[in-house]
Amino acid sequence: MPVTLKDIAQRVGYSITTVSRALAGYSDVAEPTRQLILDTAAEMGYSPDATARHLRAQRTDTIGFVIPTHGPRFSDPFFSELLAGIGNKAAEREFDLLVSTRAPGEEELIVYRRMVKERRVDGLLVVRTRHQDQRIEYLAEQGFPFVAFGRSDLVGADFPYLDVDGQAGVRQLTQHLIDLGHRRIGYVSAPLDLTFASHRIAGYREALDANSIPFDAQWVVVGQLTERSGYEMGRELLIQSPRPTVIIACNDLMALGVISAAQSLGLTVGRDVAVAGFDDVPLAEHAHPPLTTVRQPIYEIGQRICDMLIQLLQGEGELLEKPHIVLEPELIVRQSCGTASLPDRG
Amino acid sequence: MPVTLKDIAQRVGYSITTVSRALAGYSDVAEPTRQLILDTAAEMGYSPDATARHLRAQRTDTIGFVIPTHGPRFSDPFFSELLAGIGNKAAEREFDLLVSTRAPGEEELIVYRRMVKERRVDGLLVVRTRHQDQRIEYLAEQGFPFVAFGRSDLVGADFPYLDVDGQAGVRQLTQHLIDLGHRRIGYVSAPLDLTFASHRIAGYREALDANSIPFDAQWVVVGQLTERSGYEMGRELLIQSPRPTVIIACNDLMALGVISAAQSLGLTVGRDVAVAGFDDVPLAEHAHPPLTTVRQPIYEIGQRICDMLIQLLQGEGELLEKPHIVLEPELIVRQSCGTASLPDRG
DNA sequence: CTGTTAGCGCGTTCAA
DNA sequence: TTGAACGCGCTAACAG
Repeated sequence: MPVTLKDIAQRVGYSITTVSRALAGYSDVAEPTRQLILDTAAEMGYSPDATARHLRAQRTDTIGFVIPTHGPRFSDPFFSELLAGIGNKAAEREFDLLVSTRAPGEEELIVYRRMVKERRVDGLLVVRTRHQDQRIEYLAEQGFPFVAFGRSDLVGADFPYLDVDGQAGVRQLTQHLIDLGHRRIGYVSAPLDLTFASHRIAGYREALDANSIPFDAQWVVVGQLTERSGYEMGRELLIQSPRPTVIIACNDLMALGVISAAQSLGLTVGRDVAVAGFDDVPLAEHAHPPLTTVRQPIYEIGQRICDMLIQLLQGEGELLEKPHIVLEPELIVRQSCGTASLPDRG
Repeated sequence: MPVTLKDIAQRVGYSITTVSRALAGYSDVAEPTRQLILDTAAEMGYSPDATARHLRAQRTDTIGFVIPTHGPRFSDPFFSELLAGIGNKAAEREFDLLVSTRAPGEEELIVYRRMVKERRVDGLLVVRTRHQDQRIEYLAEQGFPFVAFGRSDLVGADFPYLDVDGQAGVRQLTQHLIDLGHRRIGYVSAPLDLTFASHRIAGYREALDANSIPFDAQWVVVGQLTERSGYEMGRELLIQSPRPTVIIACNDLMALGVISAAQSLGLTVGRDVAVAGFDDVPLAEHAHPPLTTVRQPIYEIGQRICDMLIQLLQGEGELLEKPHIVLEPELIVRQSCGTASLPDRG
């Protein structure tokens, strides 16, 4: 049986209140009394019951995070790293983290509603924002505290978010490839309901325009952000004739799939065809060849959105300015887009 | 403001008790009364407060899971998939999941103690068990419900676990390599305090013994389970002369690092040197070349340990037999250990 | 300095 | 069929 304030009170012969105050460090407890209580509590191994505190305080000191998973074999290093950032920051700020894993869709929304309505958490982290994002719409209309990783385009919804400027990132990357002489540039997009998909593809088009390269829908396909999907989409692009001289994938995981597809077609990546990704997950550096990509500081992002949410929560009134943070990503050039001779350049 | 039983009671003019019972579906509420209450509750958007229920029920309906992370850039697809399995099963059984991310060590133990002593969760999932595992020792001595993924060797501690027979898995894998003609077999172990490290290396030795191949400590190094570590350790093994004709890594992530090391040394994997891993994460199939590995059903394992824990919790008395489940892994042969001619075989 | 009272929201006696 | 009273464990306002 766990030991409660009552147990200590009985043992030392003071009231529950006094014990509570002594333990809380109030100054209005006689020194000897305090010592007795502290010693006894330590001896009995007392720890306050979290649930009781939560009820009393009308706070759970817990934040919620619903990880969007796709299928049972879900495994994205991006989310491992994001979770580590969130989890470590939460611990540092003495918050607990309630995690749920759901595929996007109707069921996902039920999870959000439950966490909100049952007051299971004090605030929520929303990631991988979508156009007309129902989660954000719901949270905003409920006035429930949340911070998003990614923007969204809901009318009348102004909410705190942190995002990475994917448009600039992909523009820079595409320009880099154009500078290397590429003209037939394949592009594997993310599902188009994701806001970052639009931003990134806009960066791609922007770079094409700036160099008077006509946009050709034939070079653009949509993948599901998994390596398998990257493999399939990469293959689809590469069996065309003429084939692209480079393929940009919307995330590193798909880029790895594209590399795999290229190799299965007997092409040498970095020589016969170039491949680039986005994220710079740890694996990118150790891919074969090492992957040219656009780096976003995933771990730090996790930390920051978590910190933003906790600030929001602790600002009591949410009168703080809604922060809109947009980070600039960084182009990382590696061998997968080697400058070695490429067929049909220029 | 959230709506409570009291709000509904006031509105309908019945007592809190009656409202509570109507909502809980008790049979001793007059039908018209019940209807009124149900309708009003729905209209007012009532949901019971989770915290209050927890306090009342002396249960949190929450399970805890501390993910062992290593460094900020932690990103292991293994844990993504395990987490998905755990999370989905928990949701299915209507349990919440409290996640913490900690590096192994002193701080980690504090997290466990906190969850237990403050009654933050009803039970815990322990993964990546270690020799003389302090977490298990603590939980066992506290009589706190938990299920481990992996065995451990504590005197007098009999606890429920699920494990994969890594010894058999690596034995089979090693035998397969020996059958292919390999004799100089490098081995990148996991840190030796992990129980699975011992099991797997035992399988390696067993296969050597069975084929009268002398064990040579020069072929065995210890890595940290990351791709970076695999790279470093792989390099260390490969610059020896003569070098191993194949390297077994204790997990797929390190195997990818080894492949990277081999390629950086100008070796072609599958021809100049073979590489094998363990886990069969989704990336393994799309590695270059695709990775020969030992498959453990990670997602399913997540589901099962979660289910075991919930069973334990709901069995009220824990008089159930402590289950000790050991799954047999499956050898997956791919091209990274291609049968193409290898130098110095036999 | 210390104790009494009160209440967070819920569910479960027990009595009417 | 309904309601009053109680308590889960904790903290805070208010006496004295």
